Amino acid sequence: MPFTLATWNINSVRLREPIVLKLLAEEAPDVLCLQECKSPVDKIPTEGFAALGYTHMIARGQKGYNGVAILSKRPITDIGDQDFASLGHARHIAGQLDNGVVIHNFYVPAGGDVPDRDKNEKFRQKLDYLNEMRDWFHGDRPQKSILVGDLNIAPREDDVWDHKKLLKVVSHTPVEVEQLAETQDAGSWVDITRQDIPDGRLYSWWSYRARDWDAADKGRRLDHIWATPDISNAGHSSRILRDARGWEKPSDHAPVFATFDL
DNA sequence: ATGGTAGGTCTCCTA
Repeated sequence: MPFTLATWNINSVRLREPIVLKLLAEEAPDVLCLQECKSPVDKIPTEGFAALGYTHMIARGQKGYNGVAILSKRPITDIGDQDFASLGHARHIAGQLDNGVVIHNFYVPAGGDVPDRDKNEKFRQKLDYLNEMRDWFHGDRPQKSILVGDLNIAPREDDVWDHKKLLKVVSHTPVEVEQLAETQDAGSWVDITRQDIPDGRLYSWWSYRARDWDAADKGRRLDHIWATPDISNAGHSSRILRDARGWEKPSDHAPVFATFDL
């Protein structure tokens, strides 16, 4: 049975409960992976989600920062989390659907402003986090798995509004792009979004700081859906719901979708 | 070269 999955950095699930409900009501993905919930798990407002059929949730949370959750219409089993780079942050959760598919939901550290691991601890932590992701997937090769989330890296030239201008901007530096590629290779992950939409500019994030985000369109593709090769051919119908960036009290990220015939 | 906006929360940190 095909299922549709979406990933969305929500930037406070409590403040943006109304637009989460809007997305669930209008788009009805089977599974919605959220990042930056900025909430302890017991304070996530689950009642409205359940009323729309999302009766299953697995999550990790902390006060004020980070936080990841998976809402599902179908049963999903919590199969644990990883604390890469030993940050003590709620940045990962894994679940297994009733069809056996494993879903990894990640919120990779943003990395601060200065792209220098010696001068910026946050950048070092981001690279360490990706290193440990790579080593983990290399040691325990994933199968029948999907990896989604805000990876905070836009790897391709057409994943950013201006490749040359962003070469020294955290999220598009060569060292980050290389680290992301190593992580992807370690799990033999296939970029489903780019498998479906191989050509042209594609963004999932637009800064709050732009005067007119839509007209300026200075976006980056920071949010990703990957799958292992044994199920990558089942993936299709990828899209980014740009409209959501213009909703009332929006997140600075738009949701990314893919459907899997499994 | 700079500062622009947003959310959470203990007055500034993070994105």
